[in-house]
Amino acid sequence: MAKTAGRPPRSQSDIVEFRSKIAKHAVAIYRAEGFGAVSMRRLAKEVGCAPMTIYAHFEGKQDILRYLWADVLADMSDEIQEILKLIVAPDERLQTAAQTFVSYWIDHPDHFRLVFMSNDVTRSDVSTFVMDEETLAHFRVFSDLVQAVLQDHSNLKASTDTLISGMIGIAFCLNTIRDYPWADATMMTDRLLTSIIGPTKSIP
Amino acid sequence: MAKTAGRPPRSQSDIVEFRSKIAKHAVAIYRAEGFGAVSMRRLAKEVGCAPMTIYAHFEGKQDILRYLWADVLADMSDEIQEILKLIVAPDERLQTAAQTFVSYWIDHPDHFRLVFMSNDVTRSDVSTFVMDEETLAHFRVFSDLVQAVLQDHSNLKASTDTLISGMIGIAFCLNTIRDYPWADATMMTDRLLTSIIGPTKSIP
DNA sequence: CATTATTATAGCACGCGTATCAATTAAAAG
DNA sequence: CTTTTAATTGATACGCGTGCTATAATAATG
Repeated sequence: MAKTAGRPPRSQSDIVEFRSKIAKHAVAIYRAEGFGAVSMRRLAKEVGCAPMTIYAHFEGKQDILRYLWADVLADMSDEIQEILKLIVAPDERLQTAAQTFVSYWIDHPDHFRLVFMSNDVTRSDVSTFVMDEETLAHFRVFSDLVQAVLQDHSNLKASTDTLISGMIGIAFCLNTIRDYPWADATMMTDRLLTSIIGPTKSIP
Repeated sequence: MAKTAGRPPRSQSDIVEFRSKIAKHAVAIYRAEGFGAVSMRRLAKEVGCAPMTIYAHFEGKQDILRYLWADVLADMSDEIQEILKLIVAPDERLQTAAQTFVSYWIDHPDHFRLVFMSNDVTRSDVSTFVMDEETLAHFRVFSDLVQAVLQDHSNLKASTDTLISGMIGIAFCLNTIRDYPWADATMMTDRLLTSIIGPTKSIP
């Protein structure tokens, strides 16, 4: 079983290196000039390769944007963790985390758009998201927080998922449907929590 | 105060006529070939005018898509009204309407994308939606249904808005974040309703 | 008729995501 | 060295949303 002649395929490390180089520049552009500035042609110029070379390493733009999501999601997660340090009561922890989550996306509409709405219109697939382990972890936080509050663990998953999709829904609506006079986000989040942990008194 | 010379501005009826002509063709293209096929150039060809002429009558593509929303929203509303005919109990009416609403968007991902996710990426504004009276009415249905169930009307708005954004959130998440193993949509909707009308037994 | 105000058009431009394809370069084996 | 294979490049292309400009068509007034 001798090796075949000719140039060998890209080594695994080369692939990783190139991908992370692209990712690094993508994040830099996004941070400096926002979502609209991140384009394949621009990225290629920045990195110093032909636009089509990128397609040898990524499936498409969507595939690159995932690296930006990671960046944003980590930022959001940090914000939540930071606040949770100060709180011990399980129900207060859940409430605070939820409020912080919702606030984050309302305070950073560009981040929200990037993570949740950067679907490519030309593709027929609506699906935006591909969950890797790291991304999943950011959402599992809520599973843990809900678990700490719920006495009945039988429908932990349903509760958690309702909470997550509900929070995203609130952020989504306030971001995209601006004409509608939505109720206060904090109130809505509070009300949403009711379906999980029962009536609460809001945190001052 | 004599009229000035020269060709008079478009009459109001001319404007309306042209707009609805564009809208008609847009709906036709969308119905026949889906979201991706609706483009300004295509639309112009279909209607028989220069692409840029459309911009004299519409602010941009977004402005045209509103007519498609109206079409889809009416369809969804009809589906809800149809089912509600058979139900009298207020709480059951609310539950059924909510489940139908969520199901509609999950069963029609293309419609969901059109209505809720057709933002133009090049524009920096995330906002997609402009609510006209007609569109608002489709959402007010839920306000009425909630009102019929709630004894305490003091936080009717918060409850309704939480429900609406929650339902949209469920539809949104199931449509766009496909990798995540979401709980059953019916269960989540049920749980969401809990925050509004308290614990319910699900409808068989 | 001519004048004039308005709309409509064609043509070009920019940048976008993405695809194709021939030509070139790089790295290994013989 | 040459040969072989893979990676990269450049050019070109399509269609997209949208803007600009110069020109033509239109419909009223005087």
